[in-house]
Amino acid sequence: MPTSQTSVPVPRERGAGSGAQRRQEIVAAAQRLIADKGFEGLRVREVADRVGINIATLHYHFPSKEALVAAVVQDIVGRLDRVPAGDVQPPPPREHLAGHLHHVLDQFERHREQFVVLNELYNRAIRDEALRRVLQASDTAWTDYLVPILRAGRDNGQLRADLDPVAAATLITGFFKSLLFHLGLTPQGARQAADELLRGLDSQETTR
Amino acid sequence: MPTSQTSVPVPRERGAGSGAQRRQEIVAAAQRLIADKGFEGLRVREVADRVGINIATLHYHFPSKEALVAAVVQDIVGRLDRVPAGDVQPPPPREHLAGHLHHVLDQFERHREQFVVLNELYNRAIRDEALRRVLQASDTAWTDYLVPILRAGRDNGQLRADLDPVAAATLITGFFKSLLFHLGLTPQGARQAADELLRGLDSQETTR
Amino acid sequence: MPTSQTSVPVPRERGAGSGAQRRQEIVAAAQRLIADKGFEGLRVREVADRVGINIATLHYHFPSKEALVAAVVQDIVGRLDRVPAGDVQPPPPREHLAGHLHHVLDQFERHREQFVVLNELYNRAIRDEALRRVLQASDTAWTDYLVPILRAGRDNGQLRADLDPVAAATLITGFFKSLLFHLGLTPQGARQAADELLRGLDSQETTR
Amino acid sequence: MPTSQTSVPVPRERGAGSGAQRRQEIVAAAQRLIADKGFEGLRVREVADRVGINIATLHYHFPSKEALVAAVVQDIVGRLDRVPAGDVQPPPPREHLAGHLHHVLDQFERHREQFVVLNELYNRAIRDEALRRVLQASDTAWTDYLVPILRAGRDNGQLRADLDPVAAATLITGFFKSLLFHLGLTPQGARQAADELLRGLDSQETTR
DNA sequence: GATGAATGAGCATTCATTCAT
DNA sequence: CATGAATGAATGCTCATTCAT
Repeated sequence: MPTSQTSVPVPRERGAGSGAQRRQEIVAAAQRLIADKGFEGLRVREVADRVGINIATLHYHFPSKEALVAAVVQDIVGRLDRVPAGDVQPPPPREHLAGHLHHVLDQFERHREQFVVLNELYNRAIRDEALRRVLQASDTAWTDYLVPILRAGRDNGQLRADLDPVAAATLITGFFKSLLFHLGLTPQGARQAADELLRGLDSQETTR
Repeated sequence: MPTSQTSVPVPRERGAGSGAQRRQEIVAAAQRLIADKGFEGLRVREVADRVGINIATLHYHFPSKEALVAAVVQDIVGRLDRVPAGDVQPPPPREHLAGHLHHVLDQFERHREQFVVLNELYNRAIRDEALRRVLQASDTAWTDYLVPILRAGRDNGQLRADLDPVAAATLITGFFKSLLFHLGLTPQGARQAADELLRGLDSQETTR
Repeated sequence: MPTSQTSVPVPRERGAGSGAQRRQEIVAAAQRLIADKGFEGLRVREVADRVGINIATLHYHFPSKEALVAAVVQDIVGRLDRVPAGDVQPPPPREHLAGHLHHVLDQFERHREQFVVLNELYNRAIRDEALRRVLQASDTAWTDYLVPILRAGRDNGQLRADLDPVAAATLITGFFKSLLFHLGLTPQGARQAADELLRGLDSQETTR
Repeated sequence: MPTSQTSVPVPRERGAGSGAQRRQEIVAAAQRLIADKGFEGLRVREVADRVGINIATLHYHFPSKEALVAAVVQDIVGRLDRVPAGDVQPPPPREHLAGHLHHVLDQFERHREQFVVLNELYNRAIRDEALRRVLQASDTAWTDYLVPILRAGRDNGQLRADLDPVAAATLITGFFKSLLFHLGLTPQGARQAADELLRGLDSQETTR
């Protein structure tokens, strides 16, 4: 799930754009457009318009729409995989988990747009073999991050003794994946659901 | 979520088609096409082809693509709302819940196609105001079905005393909504996640 | 080489066109355009304009430019193959040959446009495998028509005793194929060359 | 028709290229590309790629595609006109003619690529006024080379007494111009046709 | 001389929709 | 009810050319 937020400085002096920079601008515009209108509504012409360049210029940087979409995917997934790796002293499992849930929920509120694009990606992956592989890899990484924490929590008594770490990881990731499909869900409602999810993992004695 | 499976008998005498019947054929073909290629890949011409009629004929029955999509939505949502209403003697809350979860999971395996269409619908609803309202109503009905059961379970001691019924309902519906987004999930994995979800709702004493 | 001239009556009542008729109109317009600007200058939009229809309508009749070109090829080659088959009493070889040469030359003057298209076809065939096969078949038919006449002429003493019928057929067909490449050739010059070609085939005693 | 083969030594020190040299490289690449894909398939970008330079650089040397094509034409035609001028002691007309035919046929087999380009040129000349003038001049020079030989042959009795030198020249040049349009012609077949052409010019007594 | 980036004008093709029959 | 034929408005993409560096 989206974590870091490379706030590209975009100098954009009229007429130029250092190439890699332009590419980034285009990818960003494409992402915004996908967030606005879905993959279905993605038009290279409109991406170009939003960047303020000619379609031919866009095609100079991305030879095809497919290539542009690939770059968008790479960008999104790349951001996803930058998981909070470097915590010097990881907190105890339950707190670690709670922290992760609230962190992602926080991201969701702050960068909803990116979750919308991600949602589009997952939806597409149902039919798109290649995309499926990419996202599956990302999912695996996410699960691999969660399972050890869950297992540790179960083993140190913070979480339920009968906890199935893999199944629980599925519930957690699924919770986030479903967020946008709860059409009337408020931020507060989401938080309450996350808490309920956490309580469901707790060993009863621990929490109350 | 899809429940009943009205296997329309389709008499379909060649050349005829009672009008309403034709409409149904078209809607069914459209659903199949959406399941195959997503909303993005829905082409009225292809729907017509699959039904074996001319595009103009399709447009006679549905004046616009929008009207056809509306009919598809109505059909899907109509099927959804036919919740197991008539249970003469509802089972105890926990069993009721377990039954519901396994029933829906069963439907998912048997009629995956319909869940795919529903998924498309939810995805679309993120941007489509009108569709959002329709699905939100359906969601509300679903939640209204679950919450009393959860509350009863909590109150009779089968479920956790600190259970938040609405939050738990969100988790349950979210679990199903996320199913297709677990790209490598096996039927078994889904079942294990459902069981884990149930265990999370149980009061610890009850189950073990 | 082009022989018959189906002068399509073109009823063309505004708004309609019997389908096969429209197709023929389009093919004819495409041929005219190719004659005017070469294959290089063939634009489906312009073909549509010349017929007086929308581009989409053209694409309704011919799904792709390639399909249209194929129809043009078929049309031209079809006309080519309609060789003067039914001559009840074929004239003596030398006269037969002279008749054929003058007939084709006559066609060339009268329907230069078609020869231009044919020339484009041959030029294209140098690189286009499929087209090459089609034209090669047509050429073979032409050669198969000429060789027996040449052989008969040689055997009855009208033509040179050392005549190589196949080589001579190559010269004859080549003469016609090169017509458009003689950039300043007058009709009279062409006729004189044809006569020179015939004299070259004659046994010396016969002609003088 | 192509005769000499100035194998340009191309010193080509990397980074350098005396300007005229670069131009020549570009022209050569363009010719190869035309031979490969026809005028229709000529893309300045691809020419630049083949030379290993930027399109903008190509446009520095040739301000427009038209200018590049003009240079190609000049190059090809220039090579054409370098007719075997300096033969100290020309052979007798019939042998001279035979020598020329076999020489060109030899060139055709060895440098087919150049004939392909030339063919493209002739094809284009049908519609391109300016090109037509250039090629017509070249043709005239060729005819002016052949006619005196043919006349001398007729007058010295080697060739037919009723030979029309201009018409015969047309046949000879046309034979070469048509070579590529004989789609299945083998080198041997071409040679046999050339011999047949020569026999047609011979006075009967001379040869046999 | 050379290059990366940009552009205007086009091009084949697609698609929902319409209409006379 | 049904159809063949037609259309306007896109849509992704190409290509020769230009220009600041």
